Amino acid sequence: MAKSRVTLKDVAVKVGVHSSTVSRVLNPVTRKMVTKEIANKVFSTVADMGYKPNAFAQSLKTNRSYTVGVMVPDLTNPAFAPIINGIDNMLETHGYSVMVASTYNLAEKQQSTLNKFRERHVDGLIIATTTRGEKLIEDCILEGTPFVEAVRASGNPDVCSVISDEITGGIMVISHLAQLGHKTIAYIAGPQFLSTGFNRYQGFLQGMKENGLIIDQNLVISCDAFSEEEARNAASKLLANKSKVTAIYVGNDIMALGVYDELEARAIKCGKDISVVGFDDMPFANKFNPPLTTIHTPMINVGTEAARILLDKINEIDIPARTIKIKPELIVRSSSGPIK
Amino acid sequence: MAKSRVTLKDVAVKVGVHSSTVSRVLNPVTRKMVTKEIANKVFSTVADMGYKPNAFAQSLKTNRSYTVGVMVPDLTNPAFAPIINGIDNMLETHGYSVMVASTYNLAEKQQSTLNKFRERHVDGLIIATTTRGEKLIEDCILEGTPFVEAVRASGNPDVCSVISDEITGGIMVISHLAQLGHKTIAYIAGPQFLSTGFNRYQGFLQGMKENGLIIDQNLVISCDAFSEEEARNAASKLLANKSKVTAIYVGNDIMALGVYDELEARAIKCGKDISVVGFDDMPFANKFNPPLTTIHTPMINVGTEAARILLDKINEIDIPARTIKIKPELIVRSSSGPIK
DNA sequence: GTAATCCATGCAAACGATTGCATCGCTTAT
DNA sequence: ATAAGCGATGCAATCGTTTGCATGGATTAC
Repeated sequence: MAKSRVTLKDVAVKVGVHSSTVSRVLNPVTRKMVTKEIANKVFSTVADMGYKPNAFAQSLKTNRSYTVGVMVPDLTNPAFAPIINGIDNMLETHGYSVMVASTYNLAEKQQSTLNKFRERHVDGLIIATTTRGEKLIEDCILEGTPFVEAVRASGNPDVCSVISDEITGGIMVISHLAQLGHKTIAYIAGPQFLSTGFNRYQGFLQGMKENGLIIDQNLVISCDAFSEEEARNAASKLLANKSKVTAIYVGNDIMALGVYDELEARAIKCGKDISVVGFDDMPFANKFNPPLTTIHTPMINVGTEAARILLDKINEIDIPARTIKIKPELIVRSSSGPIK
Repeated sequence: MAKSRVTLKDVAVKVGVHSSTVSRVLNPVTRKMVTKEIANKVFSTVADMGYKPNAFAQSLKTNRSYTVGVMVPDLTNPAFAPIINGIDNMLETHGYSVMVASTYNLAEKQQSTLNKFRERHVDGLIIATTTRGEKLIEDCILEGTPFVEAVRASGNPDVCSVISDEITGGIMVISHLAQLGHKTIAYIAGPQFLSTGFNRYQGFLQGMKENGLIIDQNLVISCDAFSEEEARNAASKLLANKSKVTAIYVGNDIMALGVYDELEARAIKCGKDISVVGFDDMPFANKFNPPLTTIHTPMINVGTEAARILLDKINEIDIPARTIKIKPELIVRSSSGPIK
């Protein structure tokens, strides 16, 4: 507010040319149309007067906002913040600004932020909130705004997505446990309507198969949320029926904490009596008691990759729909150990 | 892209009125100027045609972007995410969108995002990156865009800020420790050029005074960053000189983790041999080994309060500059215990 | 020396909304 | 019955850019 803004015309008058000329100087692609001398004069007076283009006017005319919208379930979830950083870093070097919104897994909120983004004419969307088979994605396709999915994929074959290679991650986990001598391995799964929950479960299955271990369906429990509470209940059920479980692979780190609680309540030593492995390597997983063995995916890369693809789509570089899987890494800590 | 957008004129033609009439119907404050009948017809055709106002055109004309910029040091820092959520929740109900940027404590990045925000004509700013006496704040004042500081305050008497009541927090901590019988209490301070570092230190001083304890300056160490590493070094120095420290109050939780490391290296039992208290109650502080006694400030409230004040400023409701201090709470866990 | 060519610049029409002012048809008061 | 007043709507300028087209001066070609 306040300060009366300097306009294109203002600098044009000062330089003694027409505003269109100034515009041409300022736009890199039309710059060569105008004489070096004039261009230089324009540049210096622009600097002098502190001219800043009016983004609204530009956008109105060009129909480009240089803004992208990002939808995440919850900014507060430590898994999502690094993605935003990745997206932001990538996009800002290309002149884009990022609008973020948490949707708290609420369909309604999701729809309303989508509308908000539309009204603001975002040039593209990064969606980290999709459920498997999400219908909202169809809308987005119809709508025509470029978008890419991150972290969670709908499974729709026509869209691009960037996710962790959760299957490979699972294989790494089971191989690690197998190597430690574990055979009776339980799995506490995250929600199956999320690709993260589903794919990690597939990873478990495949890992077991590859290691020649048999899957006891009584030792597989599925939860409706990636929460401590649900996981603790699952662990409780698991341990109640006197099975000889020696290792538990859990849908994510937060859930692993729920398992920790249950183990502690039962005076079972985690990492010695029973091994626990999570997924995500959330911040300070190394500080837990005991430090948690888990799968680390560089989430910032998920963000940058998603942003890179989005940029291509915005610039209409034709990209075959594909899902990029970021390679994860097994981080061994003391929550997993050799079988007793 | 794609879909040719429906414009005001389009619906005007359909309804059989002038576009200005449609505009008036859609704007709540001018709504009453037009007949109920027409208004209703407008509403229904707007719905039919799926008209969405063009935010650029509106902003260009009204010089209001309904956008605010938020600057944080790092989104990834668990202390800052909840603030964004608070800000977002508050502002979105008022029709605002939020642009977030991490500045990574880089002056240059700070300046550039400020410029970006200016170019995009944000209606207001929330700044969570200020250092004490920050000069950037002067610029912001001159510039004239409404803004408020959050979490960290510059100390400039002319600006509004919303921060944790860190002094009270410190008093709570020392009183707690005193009650447990501790007398020889060390303090490992965060950076003094940040209000958080400074005020927490003041809280320590005042807490000691109020509890009639004497401050040994040898037991006060100041760090240049809120990092595990710095804190660990400080703890090392502290414990080297055979002092009879029984409790350590630390600048924040992350630093407390650094202290944990040093204690473990020296086989000192945290919570029994020496009590440790942090500040922030970061997520999963209850899962650390041992669970950390700390000060909890509802950061989401910091965000909502800052947003509320900003809204007032944007709407030119005249607010005396003031700093709001959000009341914190002492969370006692097992990292603090009675003196041996 | 004239015509054809070309480069640099100016002109003016958009983009899609908002809003002060003019207009026009009624009601109401005298 | 006429003037004044008012409520509802249309008109047109405006916000600050971008960009296709027109223009005009200089260069080149013949």
